[in-house]
Amino acid sequence: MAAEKETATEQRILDAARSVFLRKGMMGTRMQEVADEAGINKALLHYYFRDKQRLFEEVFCVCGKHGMQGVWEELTHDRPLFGNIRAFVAAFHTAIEREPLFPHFLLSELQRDPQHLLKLVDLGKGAREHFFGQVMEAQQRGEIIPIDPRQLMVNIMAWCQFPHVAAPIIKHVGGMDQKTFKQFLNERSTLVAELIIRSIRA
Amino acid sequence: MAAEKETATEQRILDAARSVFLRKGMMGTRMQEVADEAGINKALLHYYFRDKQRLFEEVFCVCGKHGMQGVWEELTHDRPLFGNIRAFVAAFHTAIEREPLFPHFLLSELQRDPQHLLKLVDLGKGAREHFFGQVMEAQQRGEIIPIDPRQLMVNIMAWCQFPHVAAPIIKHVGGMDQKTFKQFLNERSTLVAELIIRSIRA
DNA sequence: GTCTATATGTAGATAGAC
DNA sequence: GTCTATCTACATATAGAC
Repeated sequence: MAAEKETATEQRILDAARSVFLRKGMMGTRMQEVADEAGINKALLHYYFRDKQRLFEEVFCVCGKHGMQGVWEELTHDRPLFGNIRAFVAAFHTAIEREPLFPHFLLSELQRDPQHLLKLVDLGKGAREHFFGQVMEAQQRGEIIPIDPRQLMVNIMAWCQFPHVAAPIIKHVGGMDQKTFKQFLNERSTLVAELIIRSIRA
Repeated sequence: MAAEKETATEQRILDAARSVFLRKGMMGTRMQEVADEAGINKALLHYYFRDKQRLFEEVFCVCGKHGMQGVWEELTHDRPLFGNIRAFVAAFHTAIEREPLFPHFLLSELQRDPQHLLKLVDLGKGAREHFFGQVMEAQQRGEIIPIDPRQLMVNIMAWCQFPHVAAPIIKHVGGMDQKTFKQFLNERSTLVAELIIRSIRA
């Protein structure tokens, strides 16, 4: 059926576009390369998505929502603070496993066009506010040291994201192949939460 | 004198190129924009630096060496481990103050052409090995918990670099203007070292 | 050394056949 | 819906005058 084929092609384009955009960024991506990877030609790209910008935004929105959905949520549960931190870090790790290049991509595009990114970031607003509240409470109960909740948030995000952003450097410096590096990241998924907690526990 | 004028122009080009390359990356940079910012025209760019690639590499090498020089060194001193960590974090903070966009730039270009970057990274090889040795010793003396030194190194780098890479997000989420953000970073310059130490102290 | 003008290549986008 | 061929715009790079 025509409808099925249409959808199939559109999907192939989106997959190819995601792959190339994530690796090369908006400016580095050539429509020809997307077409090649999708197994079609350039004209068809413009038939489905009017121009490069729209294709980019399509990929970006889908990818962004898909990426962090369910991760921020982990911070909003009615669990003790430390439990929420552990769950968040674990969920982050799982989410990034599905799309390892996304952190790098997101930060690369951040300089070029901050607007889109910041909209995406707002999705986690409620979760962060809940988290900040929990941190303040834990502080007042004397469970953790006095600390600006924003600093703590940055610390958590940094440890979760940075290893993926700097992956090639880490592999090079540590002399790791892909398999060893994956293991290194797996170790981190529990290590990070425990060290974060050690760093703030009163 | 001709020699002086020549040098001045070359310097103006390099300054302009650094500014644009750091903000837009290799692919996003237009030679026209570099020329405009240097107050000359495109042809002169090619007169001084044969092509875009060479101009880029010139900027990149100078900027890279200038950027991290003296920072890695802090890890090699004959101080206790914790002292080295504190000094390293502080030096890192100072270095990045001089070139705030460099972390973002470096990580953006990492995907496009890993080769140049990895050469730059090797400059810190000796320092890292010394640091790894110190970590092992501290572990054997029971001063710190058992931890893969590479994980610790990644943790330190992550906390130092990530805030600059994600600066626009942090400002947006935290509702900070430039001044407030700078203050936020200043707080980190001591906070980071102390929390790193807390996270591993036995 | 610095400029204007131009050549060359390539990327994004469209027209039109099938 | 998919293709080939083409247009247009622009970026890098060069030629040549001053």
